[in-house]
Amino acid sequence: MARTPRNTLSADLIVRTALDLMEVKGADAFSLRGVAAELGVGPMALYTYFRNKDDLYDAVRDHLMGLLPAVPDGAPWPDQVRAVCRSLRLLMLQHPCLVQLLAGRPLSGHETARVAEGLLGVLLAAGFDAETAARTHTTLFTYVLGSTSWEIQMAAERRDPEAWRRLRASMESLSARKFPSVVELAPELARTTGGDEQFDYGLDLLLAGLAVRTPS
Amino acid sequence: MARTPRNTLSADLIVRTALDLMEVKGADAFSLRGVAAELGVGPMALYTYFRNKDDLYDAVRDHLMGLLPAVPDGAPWPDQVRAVCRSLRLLMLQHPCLVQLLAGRPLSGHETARVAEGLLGVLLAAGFDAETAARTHTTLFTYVLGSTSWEIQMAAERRDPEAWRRLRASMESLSARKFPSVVELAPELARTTGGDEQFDYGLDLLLAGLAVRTPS
DNA sequence: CACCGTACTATACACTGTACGTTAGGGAGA
DNA sequence: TCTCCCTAACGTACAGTGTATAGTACGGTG
Repeated sequence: MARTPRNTLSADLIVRTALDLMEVKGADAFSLRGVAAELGVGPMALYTYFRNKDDLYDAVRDHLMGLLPAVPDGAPWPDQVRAVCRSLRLLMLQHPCLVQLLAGRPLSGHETARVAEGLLGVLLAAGFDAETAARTHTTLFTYVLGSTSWEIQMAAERRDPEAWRRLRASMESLSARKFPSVVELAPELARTTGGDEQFDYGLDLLLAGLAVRTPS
Repeated sequence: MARTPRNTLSADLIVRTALDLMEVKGADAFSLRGVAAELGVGPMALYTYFRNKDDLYDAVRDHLMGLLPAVPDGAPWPDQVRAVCRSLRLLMLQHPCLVQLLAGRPLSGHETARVAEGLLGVLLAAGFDAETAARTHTTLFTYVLGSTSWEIQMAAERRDPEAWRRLRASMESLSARKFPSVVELAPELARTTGGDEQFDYGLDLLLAGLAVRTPS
């Protein structure tokens, strides 16, 4: 039997291969057997490096989080907050599979702690007290997550012609009597689903609300 | 062969059975064969009423959306907005499987249009222009979705003792040198993950930001 | 050189969604 | 009342999935 020579695998190699597969097939369609085949290895070989599939998910997520840039220093804190939020959003756009990775599992891992550290540091330096900083961090994080997830998933739907046709059809079939506002605002709703402007609109609302309670 | 008598099934019965199963097992662990077995029927019987699994997911989601109460009228618009957001959040808390149902698929169906109609109607009546109303609707919706999804999933993690232990361990192991803010704010972060207060904090930020651009 | 731990393989199991072809029950028309 | 057809439900089958378990050969260490 032409056995694979030893030590050709590594956790890092597996993570990168898994990531490549997720990028083309989507994180949900990704399979352990797929990455094993890609590496020319039996499915069970992966279990030497990862406890199970979820463990591999966590590793890939942490790997992606490691790509986030550091917080720019020397800028006013609202700009810093904006930068952190935007770079997380950008990362999600570049790696759509991150949506599923972040949605299904909780935060853990050093890389994830690193992004939390950046945002919390900015908020503390701005003079917010501990509780407000923590609350604001959670709010911003969940906003970026929810907003960008939504955008990415809608974009995916738009690419699938069959699904897109059905969505349009169900929109058109809405009675203008029963749903006057939805029907009237249909074009605006379509236009405001995603995009930098939409993201910044919500982010600005949050920052404007935060400005009211700015310390000092 | 003791065949199931005809016409005992219906789309509605299947949806309710599927929902029951999702509530106890989670929407991801739910299986078509499971609901078929529950109904004393072969797996393929369901395909008479639903095209595939996703189609059933959509039906269950729309069924849940139908449980949302109407917008209370006669209140100031910020209170109305708060009410809509809170009732969506409440519905998600009561039916955690709704998180996966909303995350995986786009909005469609009449019941979903109904909730959009409610919120949009309030915003238009408040005097916002079409674009602002649409943008605000999207922002509020994605905030509620992201924030509540996060909360529910964290709560689920907390219930699983093994996962919870590992999460605590990875928190404790963080170097206070490299992650001073995270370590220092750990108790606050744990406390502000979820709960009505945290939800309202973010919602109030958004509404405060919105108040700045209130018309008239 | 012998040994042992470990990195990998092989086999197997219990599942999943669903395509395909078949069968039987109930309602409609003669 | 008999007949026919439509369709709801059936059974079988297939290509997958994650992973438990047991076995095997290689590399480094004594």
